[in-house]
Amino acid sequence: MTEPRWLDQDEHHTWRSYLAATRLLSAQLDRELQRDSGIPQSYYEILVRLSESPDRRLRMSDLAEVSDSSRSRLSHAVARLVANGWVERESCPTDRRGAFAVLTDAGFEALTNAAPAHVSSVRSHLFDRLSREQMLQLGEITDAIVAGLRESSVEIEQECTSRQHERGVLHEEQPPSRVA
Amino acid sequence: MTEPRWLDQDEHHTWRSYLAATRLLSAQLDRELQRDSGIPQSYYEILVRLSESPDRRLRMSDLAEVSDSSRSRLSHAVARLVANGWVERESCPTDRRGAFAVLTDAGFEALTNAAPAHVSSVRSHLFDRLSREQMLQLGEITDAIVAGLRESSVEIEQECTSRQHERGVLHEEQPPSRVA
DNA sequence: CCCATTTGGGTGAGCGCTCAACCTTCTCGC
DNA sequence: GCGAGAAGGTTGAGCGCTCACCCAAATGGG
Repeated sequence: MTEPRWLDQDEHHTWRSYLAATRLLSAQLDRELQRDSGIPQSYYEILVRLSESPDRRLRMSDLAEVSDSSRSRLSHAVARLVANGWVERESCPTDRRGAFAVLTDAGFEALTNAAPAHVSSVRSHLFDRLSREQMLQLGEITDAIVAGLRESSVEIEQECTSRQHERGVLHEEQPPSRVA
Repeated sequence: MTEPRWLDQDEHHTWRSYLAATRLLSAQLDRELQRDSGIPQSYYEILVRLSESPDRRLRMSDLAEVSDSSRSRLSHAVARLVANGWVERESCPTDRRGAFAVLTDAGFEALTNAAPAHVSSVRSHLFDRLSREQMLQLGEITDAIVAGLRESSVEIEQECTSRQHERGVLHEEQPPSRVA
């Protein structure tokens, strides 16, 4: 690889600022979530995704996919959630290799309790800092980034019919009680 | 805490997209950096910051600050970099509590070798996906986020005179050979 | 049918981060 | 100058992630 195009001054500024913003924001939200609810952000998204699914249950691989997680990471994470009493494993009758993760009532309650403070954190550290227009611009920018990255990893994707995500699920920042 | 303002539909979309984009991008850059150069991203920034500093040296606490890192994290990280031969510790003559981290020639070379591929990664996964205008918008957005977050943690900051950062250092995405 | 391959999922080692404690050296009011 | 507190830095425990590997069940071509 010979000399690539280096970043110009504006690109450099944006890049450094992006790095700082993403790290500081993630760290701050994580701290507040941990402080207010004792839930690490890594657990939080898994709980959210389960809460949005029919019967609060999802196959392990589907859960891994919607949460942009490796199977391994998910497996470890679910093990911890099970130990916490927030999730249960259930075996799949039609495919004996398969496993479901199921959100328990305790897990749902933990999520319900955690959500308001978390939304406030997101609002105060992110959206309150941006104009409406910037918020919309940010969405378009991150959409473009995501599209590019998913494209690169669509080498192996082969439309497995068991996948049923991308079906307009409700989301994390609405009260879980409306999600069940 | 009673019901906060939940996110509206656009905010929700932006937030989910932001989460996906930042995680996927970070993971992808990390993988490529690791694959091409064997350097974890966490080491990379420390090496960059040192390479930009006069005499390639920085007090531990200054280094922690410019890299948005806790002292503890930095201490562990520098220990690993020292074990790798990329950094050396030096004690401070004027303050016997103090320590410098100094980039070695081997560290500088590792950085020089890693930089081109890393810049290409950043370009292909981020800037190539955005229009010039979006790139500039992103910079303004992340600036606003950073400003908000730093503000919250400026409780304790008391203009320590030893701090001399924010002085327009050169940066990571220029060839390190111009940085020394 | 049967065996090779693929797929769903779990495991363990190793690394890096956080958090809380800790030691040492400075600083500063008195 | 001295004692209390602050500042610089390190350490260790514990957790979560990645990576490579493993096993069992399903699939599919011959």
